[in-house]
Amino acid sequence: MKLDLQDIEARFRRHDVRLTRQRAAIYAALVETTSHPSADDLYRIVTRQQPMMSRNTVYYTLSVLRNAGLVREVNVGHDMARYDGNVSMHHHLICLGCGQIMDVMDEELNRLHLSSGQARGFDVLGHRVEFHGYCVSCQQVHRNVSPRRR
Amino acid sequence: MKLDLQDIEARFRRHDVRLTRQRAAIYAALVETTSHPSADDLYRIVTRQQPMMSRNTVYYTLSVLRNAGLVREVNVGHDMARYDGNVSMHHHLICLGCGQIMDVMDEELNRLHLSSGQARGFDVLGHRVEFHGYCVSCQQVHRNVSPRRR
DNA sequence: TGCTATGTAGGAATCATTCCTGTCTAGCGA
DNA sequence: TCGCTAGACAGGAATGATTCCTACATAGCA
Repeated sequence: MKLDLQDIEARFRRHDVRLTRQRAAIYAALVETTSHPSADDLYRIVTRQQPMMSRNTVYYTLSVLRNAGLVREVNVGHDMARYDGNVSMHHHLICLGCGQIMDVMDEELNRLHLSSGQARGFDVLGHRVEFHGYCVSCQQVHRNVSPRRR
Repeated sequence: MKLDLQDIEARFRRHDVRLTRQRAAIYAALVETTSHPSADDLYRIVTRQQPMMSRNTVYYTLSVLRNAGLVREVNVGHDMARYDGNVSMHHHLICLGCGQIMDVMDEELNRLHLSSGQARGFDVLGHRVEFHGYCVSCQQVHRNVSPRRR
């Protein structure tokens, strides 16, 4: 999704996040892609326009945006953290071959819940579903190539 | 679940894993607990009986057992990896306060699947469901105490 | 029992992430 | 519009879980 600066400013204001050039660039890059980039991917994208930006700023900004609820962290195995600019409830479909992550929007999955017996008194706030498999282009080779570690 | 050496030997043989003192101890510790310990937790448990065991051996053994399908890795956010000796299909309920992980066995959750439209040609091999919330003892304090990072 | 492929221990290396510190700036109030 | 100050940024150092390297030890077959 393409965002202009007005949109970003409005969202930041709504979530009480101070607007800076760096933050706007990082957030815009994240919302404009569906590829669930890592902090380092974002660093590489954003330094194309702002070569002075520090890798620390990317990490710090991502933690600010995450705490503000503007961004979500996605973890696949123990690979580096990846980020998602889509914070509406959704789930993920992950390729064990190339690591790509696709969004899954499905009302039924959103409605899953635990029986009270299973919940053991937990106050359950949310859930996530991950599907694992091989994408079309990895299917031909996945018997020959070992999956990514973890 | 309590395992004796015979059981372990049989399982290792079935999965083509060479039996050593170190491996038996690590695997036994993992199967006997329901707490989903980290590599370091296991190192601490196992060195009580075998003080010479190296942390590397724990990591290497866990990777051998994981590849053999005797052990499963559980990742919660970006905390250190945790391990599960229960490899039957099940899901997890995770406390955002103290980090404890409870097993959830539920046939309905096991049967989830994607519509072919959502699957985008993926060859889907499995899925995982994670529920997040606060356990009974963390519920009293969870408005005062900030959740563990991520 | 001896041989050899494989496992183990210990130490060094890796690398994503976090911490520290001095400088800079967004955005409020005057 | 200007000055102030809390909060943000950059750069470098530190951290810490995990992996790599290598020499020695051992499981388990012949």
